[in-house]
Amino acid sequence: MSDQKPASSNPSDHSDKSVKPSKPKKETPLMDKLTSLAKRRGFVFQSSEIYGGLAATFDYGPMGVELKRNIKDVWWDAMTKSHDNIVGLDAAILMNPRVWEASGHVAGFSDPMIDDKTSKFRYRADHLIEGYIKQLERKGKVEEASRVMAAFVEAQNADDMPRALYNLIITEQIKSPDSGAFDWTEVRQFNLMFKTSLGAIAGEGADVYLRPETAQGIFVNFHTVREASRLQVPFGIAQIGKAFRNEIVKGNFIFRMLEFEQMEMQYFVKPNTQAAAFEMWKEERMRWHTESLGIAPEKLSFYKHDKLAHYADAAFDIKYQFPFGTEEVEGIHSRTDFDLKRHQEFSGKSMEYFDQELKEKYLPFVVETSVGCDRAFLEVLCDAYSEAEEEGETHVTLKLRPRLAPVKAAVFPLMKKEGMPEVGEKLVKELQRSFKVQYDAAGSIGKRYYRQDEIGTPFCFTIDHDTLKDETVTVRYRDTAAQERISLAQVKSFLTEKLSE
RNA sequence: GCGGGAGUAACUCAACGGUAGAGUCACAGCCUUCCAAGCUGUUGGUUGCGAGUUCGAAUCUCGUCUCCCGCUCCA
Repeated sequence: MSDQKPASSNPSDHSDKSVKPSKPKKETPLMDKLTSLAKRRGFVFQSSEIYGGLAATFDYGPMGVELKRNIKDVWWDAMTKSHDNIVGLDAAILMNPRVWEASGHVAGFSDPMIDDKTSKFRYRADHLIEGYIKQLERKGKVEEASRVMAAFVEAQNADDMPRALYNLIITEQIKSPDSGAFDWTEVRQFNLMFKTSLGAIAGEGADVYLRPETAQGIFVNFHTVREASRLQVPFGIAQIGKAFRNEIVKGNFIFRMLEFEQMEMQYFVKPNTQAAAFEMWKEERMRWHTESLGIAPEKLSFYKHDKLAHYADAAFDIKYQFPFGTEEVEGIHSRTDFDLKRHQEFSGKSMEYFDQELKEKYLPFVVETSVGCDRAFLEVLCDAYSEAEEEGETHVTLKLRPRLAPVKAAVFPLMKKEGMPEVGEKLVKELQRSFKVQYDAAGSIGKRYYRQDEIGTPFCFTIDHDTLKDETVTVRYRDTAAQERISLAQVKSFLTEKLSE
């Protein structure tokens, strides 16, 4: 199993992960290869590359959209088809700004940062002070600690919060945990929400935000969806959509992007039943990664959050062992009734649910499952990538589950003569009604197989001399290169069968 | 934002003060045919951008933009 340690393994260490852990860090050629393949074969491109690109922003190419769509379909089916009490939603990206006040994002989604000019390490100013207070407590300086704590609370509520935090750090002479230096920059505010303005006239519009998570679109629609779908607790609302975060630190290809897609499901349950629902979803979601995405189980692990977000009473991540480290792809969070309660408070509208059986009203509790679609994409790509050395050449194969493969099958005429192309084209026409297939007659047959291997096409059908005589074709399996003969008439049912596995 | 590294063809790289090249890929044709064979041809680069030095800059200097890695924390 993974021996990766949680990022902050030492709770008494207030510097958190600001202290460089001695993790085995070196250049990951695998990521370079993946990035290169992704570009070459049309999975993922750097956004607006001809202008030099834009950090942490990517476009999905012809193969990429197919793969991503398949991942989304698999998720959507697992949620809305396999559960008759889960329904879908597609909420707008822009919402009334009050939503984000209620959700806590306006207040809590901006971080005051400060840099140690000596060590070049960056800290969250509030974490720095909290750590200092804990340190005082450990030393038994209780009075001192509570005095600083009072000043800290005051600073956090100050109009110019960054300035107040800075002043506190300076007056208390808080030193850098890593270098011990007292050499700070100003405290600067990093707002993680993208802001835009409503109204076409410059300067006159109201500020609105690009949503930093899709969840709120679900919460504000709690009643409308429930009533329209005649659902009773427990039930869930599933949604796939874009979210935006002004990340300070971006990177690792499509792992952390400014604009990303979430696949979220919020499951509403009776209060005090959330623990059982949480366990159920935790298991089900892990199974989705191994069974629906076909990810190697040994590369996946749970990570339990000890430090919980303001809204949660339990939280687990599903992590995948990426080439650059074991990182989160999905979060399963027990969000309590925080969100509904807040929306009730801020909107003045009741968010309560009337339980017909119990004859009582309550605010449902929520268990959230939230997968990063792009992260799932990367997870699938990393897991599928394999290469073999063949006479000095590297033969790359994406061993994707057939259900996920962008192209399901390719059809080749063995030669461009004797009517083989015509037979092949006819087969393609027929298959295209049900499957994404490609026809390829260019280059040697081996070259064509390899081209398909690189994009993960699970099956190739070849028209050869025998086809012209007995109406059979060869089917070649991607992962083994094994071949068998089936009749032309069977090709479609062969694919149907293989794709349902 | 701070520190470090890097920008030459779609990809991988060369040219290191004297007219920007190679391989791969792609496309067309010939030939061959079941695992990247061969031959011929074609497309494709104002060397990230802008200044400066110089008779002459991909190359030296400065500025600028962007990307990558690390630092905050997340999906």
